[in-house]
Amino acid sequence: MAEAMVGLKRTHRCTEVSLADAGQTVTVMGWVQTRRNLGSLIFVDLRDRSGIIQLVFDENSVGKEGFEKAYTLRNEFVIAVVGTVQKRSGAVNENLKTGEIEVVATQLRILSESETPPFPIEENINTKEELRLKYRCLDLRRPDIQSNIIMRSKVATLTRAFLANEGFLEIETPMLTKSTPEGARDYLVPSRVHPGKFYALPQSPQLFKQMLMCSGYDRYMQIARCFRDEDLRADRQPEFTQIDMELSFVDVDDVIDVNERLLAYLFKEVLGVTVSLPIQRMTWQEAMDRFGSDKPDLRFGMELKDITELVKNCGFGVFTQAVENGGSVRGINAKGQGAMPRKKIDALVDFAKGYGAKGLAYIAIQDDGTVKSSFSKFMTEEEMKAIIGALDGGNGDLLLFAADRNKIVWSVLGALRVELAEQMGLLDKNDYKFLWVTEFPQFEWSDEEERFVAMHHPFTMPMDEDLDKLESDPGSVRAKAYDIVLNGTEIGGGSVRIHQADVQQRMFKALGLSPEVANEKFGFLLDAFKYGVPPHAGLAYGLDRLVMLMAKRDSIRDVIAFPKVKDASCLLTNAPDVVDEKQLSELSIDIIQGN
RNA sequence: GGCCUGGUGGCUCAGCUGGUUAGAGCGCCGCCCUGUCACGGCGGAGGUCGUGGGUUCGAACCCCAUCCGGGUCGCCA
Repeated sequence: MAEAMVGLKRTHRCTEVSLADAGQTVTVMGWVQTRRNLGSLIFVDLRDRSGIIQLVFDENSVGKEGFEKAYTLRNEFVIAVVGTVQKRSGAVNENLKTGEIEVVATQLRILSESETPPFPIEENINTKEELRLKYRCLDLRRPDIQSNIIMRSKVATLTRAFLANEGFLEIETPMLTKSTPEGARDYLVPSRVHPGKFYALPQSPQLFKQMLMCSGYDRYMQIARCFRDEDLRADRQPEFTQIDMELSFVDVDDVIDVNERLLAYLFKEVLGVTVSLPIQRMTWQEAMDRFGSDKPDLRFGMELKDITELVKNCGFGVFTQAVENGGSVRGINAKGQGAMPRKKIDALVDFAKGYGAKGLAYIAIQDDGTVKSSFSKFMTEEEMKAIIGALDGGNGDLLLFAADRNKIVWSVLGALRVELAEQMGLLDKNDYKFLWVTEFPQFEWSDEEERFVAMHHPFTMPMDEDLDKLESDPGSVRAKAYDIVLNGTEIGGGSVRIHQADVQQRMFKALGLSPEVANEKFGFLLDAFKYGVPPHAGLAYGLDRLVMLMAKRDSIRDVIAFPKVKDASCLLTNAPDVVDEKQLSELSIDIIQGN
């Protein structure tokens, strides 16, 4: 039966008790991790968020009634124990922080009983995520998840402290706001007072933080929840958290400076890892050419090599056609993979097809120097030699080539490079390689919409030297936009914003937004810009991704207390769910019954 | 929306080419045990094989549909 804790007060968390307390009376409370019942002696491991301490129940100390009660203890019972700290008379447990001591119970109260949990409450379990999320309350008790959630709290606290010290103000922006065109799908919230009208949940505080700069707050920060109604991934949730900031009277270097000091501070304080500054920078063009990705993983090499010039006149139609269509032929060298069996190479070809490749050409150099290749019969010996030379191919190497439009070649080889690194065990989670990627293209051509769309967002400032190409050659305009990349994951991004009305008008025009539409959607910002707007720039981190990498996890669900599953539903609460007619009619919503 | 992958006692899994009563480890329950910490010993319970339909003398296994997870492409300014 559950008992009250009246009259008892916890004196220590489990691992706050130490040898220095030997002989003292302490009161500890927590969950029963395990019990080891030896008959007339019972050991219990007591767990709280700090860790585990061993309790000893002996009839001589705890009394007959207390001992009988101890007999009934089961996993996950919540108990309170008053007892005496003593140095263990048995062996020391070196796996526990409190392994030298134990608490000899003199009083036991069962504060709450527990059914047997559906999966073990311990580290590194194999239990399916489906079950863990359904019983998230229990999953969150597990020490590895607890340490992630605690780390996340620490990162948030340290970020606030650091930025406050740098003169940032923490200011909240609305959750109920206006739907914006461009970008991700919005989550909509129907208005009761305005039938047929909707709020949108923010995809980011973007426009509001720019307004705050207009209002003179100078440096703003917020740990902000954001919402995007798009399909999920291991590193994407429909609601996620940004460390968001905006600064006035700054340019690219100022934003980078404060942010790399913030990152260095966080990694030092949380992980004890030294980030040497300045962090390496690379233009978007260089990142694509060398790594086939705008978020290159620099923990390993395997860089792309352009062999277009070598093969543009060769006898292999796949290569020459790609070149004729304005594309390129590039390759990577998977060192030491030359003996890869045909089956595995075929799997790589299938992998490449998933990224739009029509195929994948290869040269497998055996250990004895003989060559197996999918296209050598079309090439002269000299051409083969030149290609192998260009990729620095040696005995035992596997060379893989993609030929297509640049965009596809980059995407295929960029993905292949990471896949091979994974297979080759080159990705060490303890190795942190940061990179700033700068000078992103201002626009990206959308085949679907048949127009240029903003690669970052429509308020991003073009680079000064590209400003006059906004109308004549939009495809070549570079933006004052930057991403911060860690181990192949984009953990943040930002830009210098446009603060001149005329440039903003030209930008909307280039994006095919009429003045009317622009005014309707962003009028409040454009109006604000009429009354004196400072040059400003900002950046936002994905807090979930940052903590995921710091915690060495593969999924952000492991660093979010209550995440959603792949179809954006919540297995714990069963959201989203139907609502009753009354709610709907108040909101003037008619549900069309489907099925 | 596409592709790949999984669903078998509470948990993790095995289950061959379709063939007796679907197995194992852990957990759980009971009894015994005073120095355990992966406690130990003895005994025991527990399974509509995700769901529905079909093929077959016979289905965990083959076919169709469907539900629930995971990865990924598209998508994510």
